[in-house]
Amino acid sequence: MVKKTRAGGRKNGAGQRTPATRDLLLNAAEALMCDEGYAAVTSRRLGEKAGVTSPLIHYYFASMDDLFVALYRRHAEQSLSSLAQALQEGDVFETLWRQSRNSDNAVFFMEFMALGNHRKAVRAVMVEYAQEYRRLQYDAVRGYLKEQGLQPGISPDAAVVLIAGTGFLLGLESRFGMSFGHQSVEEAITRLCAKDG
Amino acid sequence: MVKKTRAGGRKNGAGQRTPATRDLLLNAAEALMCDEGYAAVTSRRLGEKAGVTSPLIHYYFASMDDLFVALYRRHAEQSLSSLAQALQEGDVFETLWRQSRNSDNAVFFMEFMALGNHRKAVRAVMVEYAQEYRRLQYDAVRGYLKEQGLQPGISPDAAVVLIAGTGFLLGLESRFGMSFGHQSVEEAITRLCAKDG
DNA sequence: TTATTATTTTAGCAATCGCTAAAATTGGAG
DNA sequence: CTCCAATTTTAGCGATTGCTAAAATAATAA
Repeated sequence: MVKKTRAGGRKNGAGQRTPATRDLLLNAAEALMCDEGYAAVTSRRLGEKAGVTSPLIHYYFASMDDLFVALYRRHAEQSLSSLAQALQEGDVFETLWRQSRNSDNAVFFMEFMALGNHRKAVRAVMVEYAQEYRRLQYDAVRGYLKEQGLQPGISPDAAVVLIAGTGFLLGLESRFGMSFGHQSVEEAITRLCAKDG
Repeated sequence: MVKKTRAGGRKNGAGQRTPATRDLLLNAAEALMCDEGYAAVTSRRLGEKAGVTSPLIHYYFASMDDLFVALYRRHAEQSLSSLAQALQEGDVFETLWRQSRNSDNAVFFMEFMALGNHRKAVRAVMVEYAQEYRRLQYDAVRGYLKEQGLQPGISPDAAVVLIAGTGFLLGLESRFGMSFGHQSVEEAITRLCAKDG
């Protein structure tokens, strides 16, 4: 079902799999997870969505937990590099705020939070990347403030958490069709960022 | 397995169930959900935890969705009345902030968010109570500001969302053993509230 | 070509799921 | 006590789950 051109001639032996199908499976898993929740990501439904039979999932991932960990890892790597690039190109606070209230990110993150709440391996990879992500945000804010010679009333690490938390909630609520205070907090954050940095 | 004294003599007929077992089931469901995630709340595991056989769950709740809705409703009613009382007794901002970053509430809420993301009935009851909850918070803040004659730089509805979002994230992260920026944001919020209100 | 290896599918096991029917139990009403 | 209704359990159906063994397929090396 999946056509692929071999990467290149090489010695036979164990390991070394073609990445195409693996990525296809992760794509299907991500879509399924965001659309219907992590409980819908079963080997059979996943295979169905990817146009593949279910045992193939276990050929690429030792267990469903391994698949979830791999999925989070891939998403986190993408988020990290995409944030790093956006921070270099655009306004720091505006970038952080936009990325924080991204509704798709919020849903993905929440599903994994719920998953990580009772699966140790998932929780571990989440903590690992969360720290890296926060570090990136923090360094960007601190560098920006120093560069501009600003001394805002709120510390850089507090600002990062405040923006992340507020944006996260906004992203989730908007997915549920809730909008109370969203316009106001939008203006407040924008004003705060413009004033402080 | 459950001893109960009948509420009072009344005519025979349909409906009208004794609340004791029902509450027992909801208690077990809440504990199971927070400890192991919503996917662990199955009729068999729930019965096991409550010391009851699984078909009894379906005697009290037509479906598992109905059980989740009932659980959320009960929790929301309790939260509403507990917040209303706390707002009358203590400092408004301090109360909102303390209740927002409650880790147990955050986990409960997150599990339901994940659940509501793909179950219509659950999402509906969540939206219903979220609006009521926000309304209570908003009225308290607005009343407090008017009473004190204060005119803070942030609008009341924005302040409510900001506190709720930041507290929510802090509650979740602390559950995962993450603490980056928590101390700073704690100080920042406290200072903001003290200055603004 | 043939042989070898990587990839994918077919078939299926043991466990669990939501839910139902029907029987057993309990306890108050008369 | 008897009767009746509310509650709880036993037994089980059909569906789905994670995962495995083994066979089939496809692609490359020699």
